[in-house]
Amino acid sequence: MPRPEKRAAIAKAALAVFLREGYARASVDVIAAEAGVSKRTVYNHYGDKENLFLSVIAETDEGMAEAFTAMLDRTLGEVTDVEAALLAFGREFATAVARSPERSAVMRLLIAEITHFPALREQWGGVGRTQRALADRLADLASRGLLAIDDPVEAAAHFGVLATSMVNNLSLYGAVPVSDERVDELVTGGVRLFLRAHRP
Amino acid sequence: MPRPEKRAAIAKAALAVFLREGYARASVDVIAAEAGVSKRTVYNHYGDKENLFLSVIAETDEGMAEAFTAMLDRTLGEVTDVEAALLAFGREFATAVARSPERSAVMRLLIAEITHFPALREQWGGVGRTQRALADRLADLASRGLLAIDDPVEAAAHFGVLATSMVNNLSLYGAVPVSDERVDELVTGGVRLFLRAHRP
DNA sequence: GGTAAACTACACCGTGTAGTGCAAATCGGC
DNA sequence: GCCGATTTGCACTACACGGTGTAGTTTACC
Repeated sequence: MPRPEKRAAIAKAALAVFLREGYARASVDVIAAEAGVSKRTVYNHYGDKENLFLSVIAETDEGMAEAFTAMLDRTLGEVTDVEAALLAFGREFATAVARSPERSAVMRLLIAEITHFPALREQWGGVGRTQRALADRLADLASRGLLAIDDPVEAAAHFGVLATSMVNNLSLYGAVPVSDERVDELVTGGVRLFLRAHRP
Repeated sequence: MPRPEKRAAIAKAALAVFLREGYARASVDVIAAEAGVSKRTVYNHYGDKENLFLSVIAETDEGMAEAFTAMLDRTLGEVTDVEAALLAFGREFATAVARSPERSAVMRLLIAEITHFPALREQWGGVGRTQRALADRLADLASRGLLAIDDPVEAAAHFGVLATSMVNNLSLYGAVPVSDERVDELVTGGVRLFLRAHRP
């Protein structure tokens, strides 16, 4: 029966180190030190480095998906002004992506390591669910006559891309600094394009 | 005076190994072996691993930028049917991104390593130039009344994102296989959205 | 065919790292 | 306060890798 608080400390430190260094550069000794735990304990809890990595990433992805749907409810729960609501959502979405060092670092790590760890593909598939949640919201807005949408799933993909991808491209997923104003411009421009194409 | 053919062989092998393994996992011994060259020769030509990496990436980026502008001229050189031309360009653009293993692997590598090598930022900045080339083309189409565009630079960013980012998101920059049909659907849908928003 | 420069083969050093083993210290629950 | 499980500290193995030194071989060029 391992001690859960130790396990949590290890997970937290491991995530930080993996995000900072990448898988190959991250050393288990450093993780153990940063967790305030002996290296032996790390191995007792997680077996080996690969399993530690995959476990930590899986937990993080889950948390991010939950945070996303929560944000979706918050900003698109009750909509009267479509433009304002979608702009608010887009801004928060992009900010979560561009301004949360953890979130963008997870994306970078996923992109970097997915060819080395096929198991990561399943994690990534989970993003599809979040996009379907957005699609449902958009379909709802369409059925109320606030938007003109044929295919809600496609529209959700378009919206996601217009709200976040320009920022991600510019900042390479948060690795290159981009000013708040620039982020806001890019998001606003993208959402406006979406609205222009889907006005009823 | 080093032998240029050796240098080229090293560069080619190094690129292949870095793209396949990432920087940290790539070993100079393997690169030398794959180049059919002694390890000592690698060091005589490139000094150290970091310099080898940065040199090879720089050359590759340059080649990719050239290929992009060439493709731009080919598909958007003389346009009569805007929709057909933009669809053709979008398809070729996305195919180059999604179907060329090298191109997408370079993107993945860039994203993975940019936090470790600040020098890579300059390479990435070069992409801005390609976007401006596209902006010029779009501005031309707008001045001929074929498109309604206020800000050509912004429009170019939107187009690029709509044509490629959905494919990149789905495939994580080529790491996860996506069918040709799916790629075509995603690109077509994105370009159609662009056209709907910018019809004169 | 000779000469200088480039290349090869190989041994070698230092270092960093994944993972293990084990006795002693520590801690939670009774 | 006792007992069993967990954790610790540390030593240790095995190995891979970046980088160097060198003596000898190949190559380009005159």
